[in-house]
Amino acid sequence: MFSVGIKDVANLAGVSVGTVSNVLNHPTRVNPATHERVSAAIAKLGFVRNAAASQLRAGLSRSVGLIVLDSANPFFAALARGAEDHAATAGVSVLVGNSGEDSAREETYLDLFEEQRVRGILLSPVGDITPRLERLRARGIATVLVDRHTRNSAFSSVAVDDVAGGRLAAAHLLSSGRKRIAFVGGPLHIRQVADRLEGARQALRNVGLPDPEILATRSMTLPAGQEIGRQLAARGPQDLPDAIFAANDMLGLGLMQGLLMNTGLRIPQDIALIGYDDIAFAESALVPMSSIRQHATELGRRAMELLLEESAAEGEYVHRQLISTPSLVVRASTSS
Amino acid sequence: MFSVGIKDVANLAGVSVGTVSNVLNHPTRVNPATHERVSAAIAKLGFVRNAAASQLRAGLSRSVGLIVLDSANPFFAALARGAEDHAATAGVSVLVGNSGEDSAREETYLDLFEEQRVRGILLSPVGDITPRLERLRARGIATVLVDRHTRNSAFSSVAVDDVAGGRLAAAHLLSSGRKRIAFVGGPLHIRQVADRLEGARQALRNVGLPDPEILATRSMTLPAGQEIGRQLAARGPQDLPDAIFAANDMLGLGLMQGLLMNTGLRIPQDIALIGYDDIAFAESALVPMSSIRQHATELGRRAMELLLEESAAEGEYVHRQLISTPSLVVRASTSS
DNA sequence: CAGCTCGGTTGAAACGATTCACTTCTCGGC
DNA sequence: GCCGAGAAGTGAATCGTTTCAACCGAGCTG
Repeated sequence: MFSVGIKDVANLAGVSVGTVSNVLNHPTRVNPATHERVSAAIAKLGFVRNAAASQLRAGLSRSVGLIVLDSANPFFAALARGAEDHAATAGVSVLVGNSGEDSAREETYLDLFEEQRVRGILLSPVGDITPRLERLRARGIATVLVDRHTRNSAFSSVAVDDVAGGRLAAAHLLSSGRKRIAFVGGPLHIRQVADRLEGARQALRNVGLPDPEILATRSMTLPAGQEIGRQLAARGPQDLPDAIFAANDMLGLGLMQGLLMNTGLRIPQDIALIGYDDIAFAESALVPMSSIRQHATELGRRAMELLLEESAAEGEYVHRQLISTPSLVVRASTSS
Repeated sequence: MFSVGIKDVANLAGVSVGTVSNVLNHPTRVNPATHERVSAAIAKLGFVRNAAASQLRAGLSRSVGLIVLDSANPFFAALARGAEDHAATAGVSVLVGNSGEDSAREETYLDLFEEQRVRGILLSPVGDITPRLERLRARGIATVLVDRHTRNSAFSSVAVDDVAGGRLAAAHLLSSGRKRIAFVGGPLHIRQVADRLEGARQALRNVGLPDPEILATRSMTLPAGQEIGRQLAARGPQDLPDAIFAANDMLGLGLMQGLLMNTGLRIPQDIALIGYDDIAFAESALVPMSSIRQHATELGRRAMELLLEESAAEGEYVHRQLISTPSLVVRASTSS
């Protein structure tokens, strides 16, 4: 296992180690002809820079950490892609950790990243770990929070405006002439759910309508939606809302199944339905389902921008809280 | 940005740097009382070991790389979890890269991992990159392949036996009395599809039945399944197969929608249906769908075991090809 | 032509942990 | 009281890069 080092390259190319290092890190400083010779030597020997030595001397690494709550969740998958894309343009690589909502795993990844002296960390936190983040900052590691409303302006953050999303969904239903709107989702103390409901309330209030009927669920899953769907279908037609806003697409898809199976109901003629998240399944449902799309990729890109900006800044840095507004995707389930 | 180093710890604790290093790496070699004193100093100063320096001197890093084809795919998400779990027990951390089936990204991650001098790489390759892997091995970086039938025994690999899975699915349909079985999937040249079909053929041949009817699709998506489902529903009852084996769950779910919507057909009474992959949606479909489950988490664990074993081995190592047999999950869509 | 500038290049001194040959101490055996 | 063995601790050398002050020659200026 002989390792070829910068020294071997220098010998073969007939230059000093300093020059080889310059070829690697400051290509403009070296004469094109020399550059050529050194590159040839590198290729010939199959030299690969030792990141450990490089980081040790340079002090900072060429990577940033990203810890997501659930890597299987399409929202975070898209966010990660956006973050990686932007990092790539800056020549920075991303180490992805999946906390799985487990604060012990989160802690482990933070330790790892701290040892690696990453430039910064993009984090969707499990609990409140402000103290830990303060410590990291003291060490020169910046942190940007994802998907939290941090009133605390001591950190930069990016988040999705769920109230605006809720408004958008309800306003769309109203604009297509619906009047009796029901909200399905839960548990209601989850911030996302509460915010989406609040948005819907605002939209109704704006046109002088009372609060929507609320059908609370224990979880945001397909079966929970099916259950509510069956209950609704069992009601008499006159007791039925003319539109439903589901707090996420899984619920929405379950509702659709429950509403359509073995009933004469039609979507959207008898009842309109809109979901939230715009997951891939929404488009290919029995009746393609309208939804609210969060721009996760874009969000990830912006978050990485903030992170790199902060980590590059000298001294005081003014933190920023970015709020992204989701957008409406109209499909057959609401277009009469 | 003052960095506290091992030296500062040594000063505070009144010992030499060597002893601090021993506390960190060979705790048994040091007297418990000293250990105590050093630990206290570490805690007081908030010392965090510099991974770069550590790796530089020690020569090997405490991490391995993992490159998956698609991190959003639940199969790979589960695989990654299994791999991480096992790595954690060995005190090794996993750097996850997502190639997204793009060989340029794959290449980038391989470069990164090579620079980092990782212990080994777990890889689900995009194309055939044996030469590159040979080079890595020459550098002392072991590689274990995922989800490929490498006849080439020069590398260890783990894979799922799709032929066995196909056999399992078809045999299950036969055992519940079905005789006219159709296979839905495509394109047929994809290895997974071809293998699953081959397995079904074998099961039929075993009981003296002819090959199944094949309904080829352009892709393995929900819409493709819906399309085939509608076509089937349009046939006369006497032309209908009495069971369908879908090459994956997405197709299966699409089929279910197409078969049930606005037709009098019932599942499983008129037609049984089994999918493949056992994704979360299979369980909560209109009719809970039987499927074939691949033990991805277990597979990831085993793959990591192989990788760590090989990277720890001195000199010659005998590579192993692990084949994991999937298992049958019976739900309402096939149990009459 | 002396004095400057400037692009290109040099080589030795870091960076911070690990290692290992060596010292020091302690204790038991004879 | 001497010797040897083993446990505990020491500290200088080392890993492979990057950095930076110094150097070199060529071209320009007054």
